[in-house]
Amino acid sequence: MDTSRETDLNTEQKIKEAARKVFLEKGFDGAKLKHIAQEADVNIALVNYYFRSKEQLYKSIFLEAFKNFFGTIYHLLNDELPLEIKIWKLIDRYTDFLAANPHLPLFVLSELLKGGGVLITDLEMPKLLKTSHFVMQLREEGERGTIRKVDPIQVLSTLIGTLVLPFMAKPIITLIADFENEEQFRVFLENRKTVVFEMVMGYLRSR
Amino acid sequence: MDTSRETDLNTEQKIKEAARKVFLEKGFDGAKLKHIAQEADVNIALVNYYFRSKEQLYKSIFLEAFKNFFGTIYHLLNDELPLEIKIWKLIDRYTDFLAANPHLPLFVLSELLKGGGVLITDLEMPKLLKTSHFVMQLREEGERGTIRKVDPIQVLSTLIGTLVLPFMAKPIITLIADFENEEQFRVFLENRKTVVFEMVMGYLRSR
DNA sequence: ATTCATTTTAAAAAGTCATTTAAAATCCTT
DNA sequence: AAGGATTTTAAATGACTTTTTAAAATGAAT
Repeated sequence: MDTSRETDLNTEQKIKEAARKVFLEKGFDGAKLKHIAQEADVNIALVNYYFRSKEQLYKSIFLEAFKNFFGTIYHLLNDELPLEIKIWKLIDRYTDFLAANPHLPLFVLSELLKGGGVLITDLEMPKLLKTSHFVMQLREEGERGTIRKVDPIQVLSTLIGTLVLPFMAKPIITLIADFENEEQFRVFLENRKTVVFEMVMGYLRSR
Repeated sequence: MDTSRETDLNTEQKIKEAARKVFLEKGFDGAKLKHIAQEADVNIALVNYYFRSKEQLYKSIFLEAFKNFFGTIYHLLNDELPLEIKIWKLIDRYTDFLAANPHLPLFVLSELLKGGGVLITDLEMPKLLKTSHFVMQLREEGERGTIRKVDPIQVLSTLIGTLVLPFMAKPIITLIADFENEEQFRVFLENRKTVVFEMVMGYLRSR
């Protein structure tokens, strides 16, 4: 019986996990096969043996990250709940999700903006957002006058932007706010949930 | 007499402008001296002749970008204006500033997070934000009850996050919103100004 | 135990990139 | 126009990376 998690994984999985870590931290160009192989504790040639090329390995990691990033939002947006509760849940869960995957936003956005590898037009996930339950809900309640009439894209941008920024700007926030340990940053994130919630709900309810 | 702007510049300036463009678009690792030299229409060896090394050239570009990014915020935050007017001006001007420098946020944040080159602790600019007129103003008016008591870092994060996101996520927003030309994105940005303004002011005034 | 497929390794090969070199071209001063 | 400094170029260098190769190790099936 083997108790360590490392050795449970087969070589292919080990390499993929190592690649995920290195690519997410350094991006395609910054990541070297040497780093990935070291991280996986494996011979460099094995990376190509299992994945044919750096590019192919990268693509599988990127697509996975991309789906994870938007899939999580999509899932939360389609939860059939009253607007206010759904917004709270989105803020709460997505913050926790990002805390567990802090490199995801910057990786996905910066690699997308460089546009080197994957064609953005092939990526179905983001398109689905505009037919999500949440967007319909904003429209309907806007019509009914329960909330202000809004452009759903603006609301989505605001939500995602406010939730995602702390992770992309962590070094700067830490500097400005004089955080001295991880705990203080964690508290900041926890407070952030209510700030964002009150701000967005206040906006929707006003008028 | 020479009417074109290109040829007015001396070689060193030409290289620096080319480097700014390429580094901002591709980051340190993605940018190759070949690209920079091509963009500047110059022999590769000249880049090293004028700047000694890729690293040194990069550092001068990064620091300039960093100061530009935070300097612009800092300047706007220290404008001695009533809170509401200042917030509007910040949103309006910073959006226009970013529209003219759309790669700046992702470049600065992602290069900072990788942490390769410049030490973040050496960068004075962000520290200044917490002693800015704006932050003092938030505190004072919070005490006086003119606005809600807030954590200034939360407000700053929200403002910067909401303003900066459209530029970092432009490909995705374009996809979700079905923008078919630049003009539609421009309109989105213009509308965004009032959305952000109303949201932030609503939050500060509530309670 | 032998055979065969799979996995792993070390080393070579091929390619890319930043940097250096030395010669050539240009410019400026006299 | 000649001389000397500055700028520019093509080519070489050397370090590093990805990919390929072929042999070695491992493991499973007979």
